Amino acid sequence: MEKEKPVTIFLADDHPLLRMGLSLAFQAKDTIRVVGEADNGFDAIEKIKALVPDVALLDIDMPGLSGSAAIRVLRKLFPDMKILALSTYNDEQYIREAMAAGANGYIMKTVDIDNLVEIITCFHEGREIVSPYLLDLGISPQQRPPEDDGAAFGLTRREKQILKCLAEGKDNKQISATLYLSVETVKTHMKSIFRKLDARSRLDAVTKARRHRLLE
Amino acid sequence: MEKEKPVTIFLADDHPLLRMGLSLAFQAKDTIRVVGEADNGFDAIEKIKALVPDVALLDIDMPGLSGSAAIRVLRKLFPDMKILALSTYNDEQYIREAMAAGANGYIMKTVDIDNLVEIITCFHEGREIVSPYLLDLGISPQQRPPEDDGAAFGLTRREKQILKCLAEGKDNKQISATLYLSVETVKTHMKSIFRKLDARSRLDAVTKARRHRLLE
DNA sequence: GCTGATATCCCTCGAAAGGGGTATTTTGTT
DNA sequence: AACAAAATACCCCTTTCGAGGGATATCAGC
Repeated sequence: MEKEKPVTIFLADDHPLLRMGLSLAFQAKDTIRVVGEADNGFDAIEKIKALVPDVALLDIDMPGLSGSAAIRVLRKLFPDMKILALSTYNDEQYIREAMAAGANGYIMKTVDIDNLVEIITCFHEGREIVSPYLLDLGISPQQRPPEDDGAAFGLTRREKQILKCLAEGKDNKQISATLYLSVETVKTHMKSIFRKLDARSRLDAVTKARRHRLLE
Repeated sequence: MEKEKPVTIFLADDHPLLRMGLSLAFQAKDTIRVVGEADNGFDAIEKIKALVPDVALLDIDMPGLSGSAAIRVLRKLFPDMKILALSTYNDEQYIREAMAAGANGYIMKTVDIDNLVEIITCFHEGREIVSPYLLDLGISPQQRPPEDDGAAFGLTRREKQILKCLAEGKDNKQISATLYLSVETVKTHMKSIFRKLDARSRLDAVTKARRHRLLE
C-alpha cells in the first residue's frame, strides 16, 4: 500500500482546551496533520491564506469575525477548499447559516473523535458526507453562497451591533450599557431595525434576523 | 519538598473533545489527577457520589440534567466539595444561576490551561478565587443554593405549548387566542416558564429554550 | 381524607417596549 | 465646501410586560 500524504487541516476555535483536544486527537492519527490554529475568524482567514490547508475546521461561535462570516470569505478565496463548520448547537438556523455560507459540512462538538477523523478523511478523498440530519432539513452541501448578501437589509453597522445584542436577549438598558449609548439612542436604532426588517416585536426581529443570516 | 497528594478532579462536559483537552492538560501536571468523566448531569452525579473527588468541574450546558441543576444536587450531597462551573458563555444570568446553585467559581471555556490549573490548585488549598468579573456582578462564592430544586426543566404540556407560541413571536393576547385561554392564564404560565428557565424576558426564554433544544 | 401538581382566572403597579416626532453632531462621499 | 447618510439624543404617547399578590377547580397518588 502506498504511503499517502496526510491531510492537512486548520483548526479555528476560541476554546484553547478544545483545540488542544482536537490537536491531540489528530496527532494520534498519521492520516491527518494539523498545520495551524486560530482563536478567531480574522486570524483564521489570514493564516489559512498563508497555509492553504486541505481542510478548514471552523467553529461557528467565535469572537470577532464569526465562523459563518469567515466561511463566506474563505469560500470566495478558495472555492474548492473543504470547509467544515463546528458548533455546539444543532440549531437548524445555525446549520442553514453555515451551509449557506459555503460550508461542506456541519459537525457538532459532541462528535466522537474517531467519527470526526473518519469524516475528515472521507471528505478529503472526495466523498461528500451528508448526514441524515442535513437531509432532513433539505440541505445539500456544496451550495454556492447566494450571490453576496451585500445589500443585506440595509442595516448599518450600529444597527447590526444592536441586533446582535438583541439576539442575546438583552433589553434596551443592557444594550445601552454594552455599547456605551443612551437608552434613547438604542430605542431610535431599534425603531430603524424594526422598520427595515418589518418586525413588530424584538422577538420577531431576532427571528427574521436569524432567518436571513443577519447575525454575523 | 514533601510530596503532596495530587488534587483529584472530576470532569463533566458533553464534548468529548473538550474533555480530552482537559484530561491531557491535567495529565501533564502531577498536582492534579482526573479520576472520572461524564457527559451529562445524571451520570456526573452518580459517578461523583461514588468517586468523591476533591474538585468537580461541571459544564453548564449539558443534555439531560444541566450543569446548574447537577450543581444544586451535588451541593446538597457534598456541602464542602469544591465545585467549579464551566461554560461557553460569560452571560451574567448563567453565572448568577451557577453561583446560586452553589458553585464555588465560574470558569469560561476560553480560559488558558495554565490558568485553569492554577485556579484549581488554589481552590484546593482553600484559597477562594473571586475573579474581578464576579465581583463586578456583586457575586461572592459559597452561597448556599436557595431551596429551589426544580430538576430538569420540568415544563408541563401547557407551558411547552405556550413556549412554542412565544418562539413564534406571539404576544400574550395572540397566545391566549391561539390556545383559547384568557390573557391572565397565559401570563401565569409565562411566569412559570420564566421561573423554570430562569429567564428574565421573553427573548431570553426563547434563547434558552433554543439552546436547550426545548422547541420540538 | 390529604397532598401535590396542573390549569384556570383575577387584580395592581411600575418598568419596558413600541410608535410618532424633531434635532444635533459625526462621518463619508462627491 | 457641500451634501447625504449615519449616529446620537430627546420629547410625547399608548400598550404590553413582568413581578407581586391572590383565588378556585381538577385529578392522581398515597
